Amino acid sequence: MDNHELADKFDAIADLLEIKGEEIYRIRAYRRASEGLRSHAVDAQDLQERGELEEIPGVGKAIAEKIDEILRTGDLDFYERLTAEVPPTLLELLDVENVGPKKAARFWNELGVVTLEDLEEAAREGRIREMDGFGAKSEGKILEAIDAYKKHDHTRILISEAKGLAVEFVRRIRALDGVVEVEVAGSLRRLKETIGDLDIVVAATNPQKVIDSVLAFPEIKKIRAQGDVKVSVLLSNELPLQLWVHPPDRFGSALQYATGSQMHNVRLRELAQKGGLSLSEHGFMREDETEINCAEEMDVYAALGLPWIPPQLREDRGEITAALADELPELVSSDDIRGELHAHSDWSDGKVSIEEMCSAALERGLSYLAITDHSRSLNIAGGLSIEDLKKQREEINRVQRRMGDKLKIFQGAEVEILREGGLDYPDSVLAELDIVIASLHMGLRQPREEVTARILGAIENPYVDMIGHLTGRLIGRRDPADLDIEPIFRAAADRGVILEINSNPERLDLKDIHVRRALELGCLTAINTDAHHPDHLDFRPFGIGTARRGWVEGRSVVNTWKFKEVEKWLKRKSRS
DNA sequence: GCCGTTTTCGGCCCGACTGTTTTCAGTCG
Repeated sequence: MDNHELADKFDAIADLLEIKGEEIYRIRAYRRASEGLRSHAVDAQDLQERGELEEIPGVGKAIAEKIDEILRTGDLDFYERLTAEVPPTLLELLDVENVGPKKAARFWNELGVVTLEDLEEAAREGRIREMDGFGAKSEGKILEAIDAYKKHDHTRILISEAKGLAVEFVRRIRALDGVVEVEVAGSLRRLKETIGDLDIVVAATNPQKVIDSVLAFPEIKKIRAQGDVKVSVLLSNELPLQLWVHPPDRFGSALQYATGSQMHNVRLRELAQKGGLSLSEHGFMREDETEINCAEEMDVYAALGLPWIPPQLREDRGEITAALADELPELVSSDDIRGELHAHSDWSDGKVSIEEMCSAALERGLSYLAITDHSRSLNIAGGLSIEDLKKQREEINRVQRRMGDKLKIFQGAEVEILREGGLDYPDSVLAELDIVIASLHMGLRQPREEVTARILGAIENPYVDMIGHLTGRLIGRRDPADLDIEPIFRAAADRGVILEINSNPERLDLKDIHVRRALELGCLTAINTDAHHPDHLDFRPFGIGTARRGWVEGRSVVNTWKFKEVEKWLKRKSRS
């Protein structure tokens, strides 16, 4: 059972306890433990073996014992007893909009509702409107919400798609009368790998007018809630959009609030409390009821004695403690990137010639580019034979002469890690290449031991410089390979093998928490685009975002180095 | 149930919005 499955279990426990009417702080403790598990890159299994389960933030003695029991026996007695009291099917009801634990408990106790179907039936039969505090309107809303829940699949969208939508909204809102500032907030601003809703914050002199104008946008399908400072709608593509409109002197507070994360904000409010302040989306309230308004987001942090915290760090993963100690990382940024170390040409499955890729790299201000086409076994991608590689070297030499010193080209390959282990070219061929990326595309579903051993074997090969998109996941489409991450990172650190942070928004592989763990263990990374087309070079901001979420500073990213340094590093390596 | 530059016990974030209410509970982020 992995950390995510454990987290799901504790979330279920929290929900069941809440339906049961348990004390709220105990419930929150389970939720925090769940968050801690999701944010922790080291498997609970590993921590259990070392007796270090309480290292996970939010996990104390009692929850550590529960994790231990689940890992040892596969079951949890506490959970079994809990579900004997509260039917676990009630958890389905919580997925219905505006149905929470209190209502679920009442439907259960007063109407005998246990499943979603029961609830729908009760609503259709008009039994909900009979309950105290309910009416025909709330009954209708429940039916509508059940219908909506059944109809669409609630999958989060890719960050690239969300960004496109948000940019367009921001452009149109900015053009509205009285609008002073517009910013994207929420998980998109934090550059999370997937996005569940769009959050946009507006500073305007006439908030109500702005809200009215936005509500008239044609792609708004449904208004979910509408007030003086906030509106929540559903777009025609089923994505929720939330809009906050505040006067300019409160814009900083509103932006900070809407950016989140939820847990980061909770921590900030706790900190404010200790300083005798109360923090909300409007600003700070002092104990004497006077206010501190924040026009800039930085003012919010400053009032708490903190430096501004970059949005990508705001996940309650230790950033506030680091800020208090003035130990925030100097995060890598797009400006730091000097080259691309993973790109394809039409020699394999890339869409354009080597020369066109080079021109595109140059246009984007890069000073070096590695052409790393697929190796011979990847037939579907037109992998190169050993003979092809030699011809490609000649072509690269020709293009290099034309490019002069403006752009330096490495000849590399993205070499298959074969199903049975080993690499797709013999060492004698690998030795001739400037850079070797080893990647998995086949046999991703092998058992953990086998697939982990293949990666470890690649890392041990003296000619391998980098592991590409380690887990092979495609977000929302293909699960990551079942890898034992910890020994892989230790071996990569030991052998000086670079771990790629793949910027393709479908991959983002390594993911944020793995990036952070890799760094802790002393690994080098490279933020690559894996471009198969010139346009793909523009994926990089997503990889940068993932790196920043992994607390990456510039120096540990190899493609922030100058060409000479990278060249020297790669040569040193292939002789080791 | 967790946790500690005021605490090993006593705290634990905050407000907008809705539907049902004559003052508020529940949900959401």
